[in-house]
Amino acid sequence: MTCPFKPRWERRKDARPQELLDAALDHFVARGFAATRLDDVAKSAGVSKGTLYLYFSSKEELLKAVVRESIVPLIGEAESVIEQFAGSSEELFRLVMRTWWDNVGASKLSGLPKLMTAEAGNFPELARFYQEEVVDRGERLVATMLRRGIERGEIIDVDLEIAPRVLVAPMIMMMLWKHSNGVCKVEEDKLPAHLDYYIEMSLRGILVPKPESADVSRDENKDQKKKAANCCKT
Amino acid sequence: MTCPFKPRWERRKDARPQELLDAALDHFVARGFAATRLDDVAKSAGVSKGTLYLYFSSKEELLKAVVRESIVPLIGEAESVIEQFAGSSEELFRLVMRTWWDNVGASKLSGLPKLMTAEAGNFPELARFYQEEVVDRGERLVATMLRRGIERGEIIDVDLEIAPRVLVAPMIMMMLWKHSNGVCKVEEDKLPAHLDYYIEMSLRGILVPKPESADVSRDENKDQKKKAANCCKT
Amino acid sequence: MTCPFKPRWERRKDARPQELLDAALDHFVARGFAATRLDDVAKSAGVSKGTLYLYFSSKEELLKAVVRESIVPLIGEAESVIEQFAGSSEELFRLVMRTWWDNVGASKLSGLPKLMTAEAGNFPELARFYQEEVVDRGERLVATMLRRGIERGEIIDVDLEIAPRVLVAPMIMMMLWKHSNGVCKVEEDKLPAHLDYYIEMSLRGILVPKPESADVSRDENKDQKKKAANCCKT
Amino acid sequence: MTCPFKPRWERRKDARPQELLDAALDHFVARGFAATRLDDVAKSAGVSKGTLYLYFSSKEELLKAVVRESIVPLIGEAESVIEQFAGSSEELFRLVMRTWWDNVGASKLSGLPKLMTAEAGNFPELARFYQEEVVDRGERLVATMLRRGIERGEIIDVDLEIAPRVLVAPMIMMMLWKHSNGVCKVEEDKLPAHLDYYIEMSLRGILVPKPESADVSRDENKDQKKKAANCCKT
DNA sequence: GATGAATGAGATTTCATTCAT
DNA sequence: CATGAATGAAATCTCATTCAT
Repeated sequence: MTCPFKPRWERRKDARPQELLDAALDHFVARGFAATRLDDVAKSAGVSKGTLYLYFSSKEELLKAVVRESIVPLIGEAESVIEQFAGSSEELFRLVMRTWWDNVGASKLSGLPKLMTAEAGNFPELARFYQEEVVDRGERLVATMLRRGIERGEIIDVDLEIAPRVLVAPMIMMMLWKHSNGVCKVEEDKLPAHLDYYIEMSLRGILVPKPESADVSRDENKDQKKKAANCCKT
Repeated sequence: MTCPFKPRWERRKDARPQELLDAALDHFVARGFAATRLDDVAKSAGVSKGTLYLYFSSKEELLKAVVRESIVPLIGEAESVIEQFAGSSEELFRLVMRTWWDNVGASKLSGLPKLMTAEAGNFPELARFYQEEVVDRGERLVATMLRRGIERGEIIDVDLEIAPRVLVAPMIMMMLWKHSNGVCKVEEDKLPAHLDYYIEMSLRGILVPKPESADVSRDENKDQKKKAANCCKT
Repeated sequence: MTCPFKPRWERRKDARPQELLDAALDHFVARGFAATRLDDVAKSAGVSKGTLYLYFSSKEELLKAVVRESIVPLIGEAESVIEQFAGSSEELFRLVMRTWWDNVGASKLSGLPKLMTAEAGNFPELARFYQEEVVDRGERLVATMLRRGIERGEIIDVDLEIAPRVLVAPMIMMMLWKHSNGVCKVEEDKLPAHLDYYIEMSLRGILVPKPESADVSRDENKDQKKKAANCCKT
Repeated sequence: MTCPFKPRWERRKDARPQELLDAALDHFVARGFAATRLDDVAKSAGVSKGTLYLYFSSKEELLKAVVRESIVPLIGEAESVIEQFAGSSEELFRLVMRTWWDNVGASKLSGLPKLMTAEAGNFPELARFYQEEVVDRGERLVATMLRRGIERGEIIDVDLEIAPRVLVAPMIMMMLWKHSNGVCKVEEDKLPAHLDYYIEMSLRGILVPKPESADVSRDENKDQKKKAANCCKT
């Protein structure tokens, strides 16, 4: 009770207020890590700057928490969609991409790619974490979908390392556009049209052409497989 | 006749600005605007901190100069390629995309998209400039190419506002990958393969399917295969 | 009951600004604006450099606040003295000038004229503010006093624009002397004698000569001389 | 002739260009010592910054030279005027004050008091020099004039230490006004009227009242009043 | 002699972090 | 638990001074 024996409160609350993370994500995405002031984050969350330190031991830890907590719900849903799906690859591709957009692209989580793009160089450890937990899992997910389509004869024989990245690129770009004020400013309400166009164009790029003559189709298919394989050996 | 002792400064005043811009671009791309220390930029350019201020009146002006000076050589070449070209849309698409990659994607200018993505929010005026002088011109360029193909009956009837963005997205992403250490770390030497794949997939997404017999189809197919293989050796 | 260990900061937020302004006035007067280091101001006030910025957003704002806050008590008292006074102009002049000296000249506010003289050129806006709120009001105050005396037939018909300035000049100079170390170094303890002499000489310069006989006039003259001599012994 | 034995030019030119001192005085007076940039001084003088250092080894030395070179012609003339004068004290006082104003107050040398007032605290050595060579000599000069008048029975028996300071104060203030933009902004063309008023008022403050009859005295008084009034219309 | 590009110490200003309350 | 005043390290920016030409 006397002064020198004052109890300190060192514990960190386990239930980190989602409000703090939300506010931090907003500011980090809008201004970048270095240009974000904790004062502003605190104000956005309606708390004092000191309170931030009750939950996060430093600005960097706050960033890590933002990224870690954000991705937990990111990937899981899409993975389970693929496992359970029974229809055609075309339908599956549409479903996965639209679900992803609805869950991620249309939410504030769409700011994550911009954040990681900008800060990867400054936080290698965090970048590695993000790559393993988000990027790699995302690519594997698309690869799984493609492999399933190839095995079912619905998708041409693409390189399963490269194709997912290229296929996913426009989706990522759409998220970047949302958060790059003024750089390729795409109106919010036009993004669904972009999504549609992107999906259809991508499907034309990977689907086995509809069965005019089955034989020809399959031959052509095999050739293409070889071609892609050659390219990838480079 | 000349003094044998090396003078402390041996570079000319007219060489300085570009050296400073080069160093600044490197640091801005690697760390972002706010996290870049002018001390480091100066050191990279082999001058003192104060010297930077002989050429650029503030850190922000340095950033603006970096962006402005970088884009001058960016767009012009591609525009003239399209104007002068006489061949098929397929060949033109390949030529434009490869030229772009060789001139921009493979150079340090490939860092610009990352820089602008990260800093657009903090420098709206600069962002607008970049959009008008780079993004809009780039999109117009691709739209011109598509319109030409549509008129020649070689390219399907795509939306000339949306398609360019989606088509260009993977190219932009490839540049971002180059500079996002650890986020979707694509090995430098695999990028050409990605470029090949991206080009072929995109072509399948926009070209009018060849209405010919299977034989012809196979011939054309073989050609393409060879060409792609060659490209990968680049 | 209270903690026996002294807390690192024991002053309240509401006491701080005035302490900072006091310290700042001292340094600004002693060294001028540009030569004053905020480090030193902070140290004089017993706080860290950063604390200054909690209360004043820049060095210039600090200067403005110093001037603005200093003059509030400057003029008011003298104005009310004049309004309420019922005696002769001679007595009023003595009263006003002595009150002014006691309240301003003898306090640290006496540094203001030096500060404004030195910095007016660099801060035109502040200079205008000072002129309107201090100089003009001061001159009007003296003009009011003179007009009253003229109307009562006690003061000769002086120009009410020029006379106040000339009359007040020695008072201002006395304040400048106090703060101009080494330039016309007048010992602090001699200033009252200067004040006496200044008042009597000024009165001789503006009062209507007593309409008595020449002899009496000379007697009165002698008395005044003695008085001045007495004052100087103060 | 070889590199290590390069002759250096260490000498300082004795004939220090008056242009440099003029430019420096202007800037020092306008902005103060610390806020004056040597770049600007050099530019005003039409030379490069480096050239300044051929003549003055540092900014402080430049200031000292400005002050030292400025005062040489300041005092001498007035001293010789007093020695040679044969007329009344009243005429002498008028002559000295007007000569001083014409030679100093109306020239750019009028900036010196402001400069020294502002910088005395930062350059004690220079301040002492200025006091001894300018202030003290000036006060002695006025004291000599007063003593002469007292001995001739024309001036009342004033304190010869205090009176000169008070008498000279308005003259100094007029110089300060000229260079304190916005603080007691007196229009340049009104200064002669101030000078007239100051001289007449001061004379009334120190002259032995004319030993004539009361009537005559009042007449003379009226004349003086008119004169002052006339002067003010100038 | 004169130049002006270059320097680097030192100033202002910002802001993550601490800690008494 | 929460606060916010205080801190001080580190950044940007300035400018007196130097020196090869």
